[in-house]
Amino acid sequence: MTLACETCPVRDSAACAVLTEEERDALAAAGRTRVLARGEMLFAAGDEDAACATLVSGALKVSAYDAEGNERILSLVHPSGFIGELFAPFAHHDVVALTKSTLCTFARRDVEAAIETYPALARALLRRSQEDLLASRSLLELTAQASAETRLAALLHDFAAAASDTSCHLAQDFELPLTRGEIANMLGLTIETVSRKLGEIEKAGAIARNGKRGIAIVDPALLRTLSGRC
Amino acid sequence: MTLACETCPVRDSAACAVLTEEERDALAAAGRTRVLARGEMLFAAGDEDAACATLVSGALKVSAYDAEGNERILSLVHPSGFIGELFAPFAHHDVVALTKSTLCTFARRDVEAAIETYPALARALLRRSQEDLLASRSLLELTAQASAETRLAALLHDFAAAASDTSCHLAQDFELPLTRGEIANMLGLTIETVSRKLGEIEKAGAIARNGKRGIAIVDPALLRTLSGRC
DNA sequence: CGCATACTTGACGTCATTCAAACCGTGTGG
DNA sequence: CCACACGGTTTGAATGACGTCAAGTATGCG
Repeated sequence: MTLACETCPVRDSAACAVLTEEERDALAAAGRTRVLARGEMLFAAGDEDAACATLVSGALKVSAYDAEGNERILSLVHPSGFIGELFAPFAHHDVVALTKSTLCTFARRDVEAAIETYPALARALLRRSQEDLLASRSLLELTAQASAETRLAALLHDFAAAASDTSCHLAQDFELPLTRGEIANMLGLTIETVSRKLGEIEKAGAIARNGKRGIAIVDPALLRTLSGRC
Repeated sequence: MTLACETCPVRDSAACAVLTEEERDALAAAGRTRVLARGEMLFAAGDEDAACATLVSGALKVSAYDAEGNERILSLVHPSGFIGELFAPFAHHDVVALTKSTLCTFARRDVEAAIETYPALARALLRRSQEDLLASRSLLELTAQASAETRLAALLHDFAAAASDTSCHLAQDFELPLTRGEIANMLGLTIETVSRKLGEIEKAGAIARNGKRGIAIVDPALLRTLSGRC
């Protein structure tokens, strides 16, 4: 299946947005659209010819596993995000779909060729990479020495901000993209602790829960206080 | 002070190594050498015109502070490493010298111009950025749900590997580049816990301590076991 | 010598984990 | 339609690891 860039929802925000129409069409000729179901894997740690991809819709997780086989989620990927380690001989982490997702995939050699041909693409990917680095470091800050409640409140705050259209405002209510276990794996906690602290944050009056995944922000200021951010 | 690229110890490994001699000299004309003493700051979080820099010798730390003012070390920078957030309007983190360090600094606009002029430089910085991302994620793995002893053993293992010339072998003995407090800030622990666990790892026979900073690897296999890496 | 800074060590308290059991929504088969 | 099983979730009680507080020991520098 070839790519229909004209109708692509992330046409203006993905890395390829920096290309001219002709350049973009040339790149698209090398790419393929792919749809992943929830839980389906894009590639696994150790794969030698891991594809590169731009996420068009849905959500992905990037995760590693420790010696005992416990999953650790290192990053979430949202639409217009780019996936792919260009200079490593093999993939370092697993990439799995959290929900049904559509991607634009490319062979790594094609992307490597493209960044040689189109310098603007290299700069766009550099920008994305630096943003990923900031996101990774902010997760690192989160899981530092903060209490379980603080970590969870901060994560909820981030999700609310991500679910909102305007980046500085919080969404009124939204659906958690992750299971309790996945939240625990992101924050370095256990499922039970996440469940308990969610209950406490609700009892404190900062949020309300709607079913298993639904969250409504009741008191944004309180949530912000709990999250320990000024 | 202008730059003497000819005698630069990281001439072949830093990002500028991808440039031709003429290109490099042109870039060098815009740069300045700077020496930082231990504890001196390159720039602070929030600075609007934070410089960019390549580290020539010494070591830097990148750190953030939480609401209570506790430092959290997010990354260490070694010689030939590049510092600088090219696309952000201001710096997100503090950068401070851990030891006396020499750097090649550039105004951000000069680096931005250079990556437009020299596509190879953009690709080199992309590569570095992806490596930084991997390093950040590996620190994230480390501070996940592992015990204090495991985290500390893994950090010692990494330092031993970094102090060695061949990347896959461990240095016999080396000096810790960080104080106890800085180690604690990297691992999300307290000074006291670091001190205690260091004692236990020594008692277990994996390492020996020489003064405050000196570490000798006695039993690499045991250290590896303690660090929870296969 | 005296002070400052870094580190070590001990006693105690707290918070998250662990283990265990119950709960709930959903889909399956009788 | 109901019984049942199953995955995800909630809740409870007990344990234990790390943090906190506090004292004490080096090491270095003016």
